[in-house]
Amino acid sequence: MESSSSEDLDSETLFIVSQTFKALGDPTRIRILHLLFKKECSVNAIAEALDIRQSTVSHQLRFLKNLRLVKYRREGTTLYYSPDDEHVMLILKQMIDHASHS
Amino acid sequence: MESSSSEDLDSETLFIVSQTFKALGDPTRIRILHLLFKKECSVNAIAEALDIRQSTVSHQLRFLKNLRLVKYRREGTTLYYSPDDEHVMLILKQMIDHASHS
DNA sequence: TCATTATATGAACATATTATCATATAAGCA
DNA sequence: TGCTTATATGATAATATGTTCATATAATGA
Repeated sequence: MESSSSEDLDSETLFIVSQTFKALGDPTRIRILHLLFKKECSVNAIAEALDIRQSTVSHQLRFLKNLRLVKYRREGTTLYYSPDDEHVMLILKQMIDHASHS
Repeated sequence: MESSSSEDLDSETLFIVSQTFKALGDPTRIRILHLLFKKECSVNAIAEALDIRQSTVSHQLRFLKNLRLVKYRREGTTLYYSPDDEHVMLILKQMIDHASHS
């Protein structure tokens, strides 16, 4: 059974891990994901809730989408975004709890 | 009981979380931490094991030290570094396992 | 003290990242 | 078709980041 601590990291795993953590390493993206914990949101709803520009939200959602951390469904012209990686979301929750306890 | 998913993020927590994930969002730092999983290492040992410059290792260790992710003990002129945040190390392991399964 | 070994530091450079503005695209409806 | 709303995209500028070189510091032992 492979274990994360007993073997060398192959370069592909290293790349995915660093990219994913990088995605979580920005306050704006964390706020977006944290908002999506509660409910799916449209792009404009996110922008309004977090008081950031629509284009900023759209750019960051594309970033998160590329890493398959979020997905969306369309309803007319509106796109509703939601989390798409339960495990990474769980990791984010853990870190938030860890940090808020320190 | 506070929960990471049901309340707003205060700015201090947001800062800590993003900084910590940023620390994990670099391949070199991940490799260093992954090496330290197995055993404490001197700066030079890390540099040799990973084939990177001593000064690079030292800079990254300072980064990790500032976030209290690593600590060290001195033995003569040699500093042995080791992990200093079990929870964050656990999160790193989870992500590595998650990524290597995908 | 002087030389040696191990580590840390500062400056510089190249590259990456982030937010913003302006504009484009896409869907729905009159 | 033309208008409106929602979202995406491209270019740009400011800032942040990561590595390297050169050098400084710190501990040890002859």
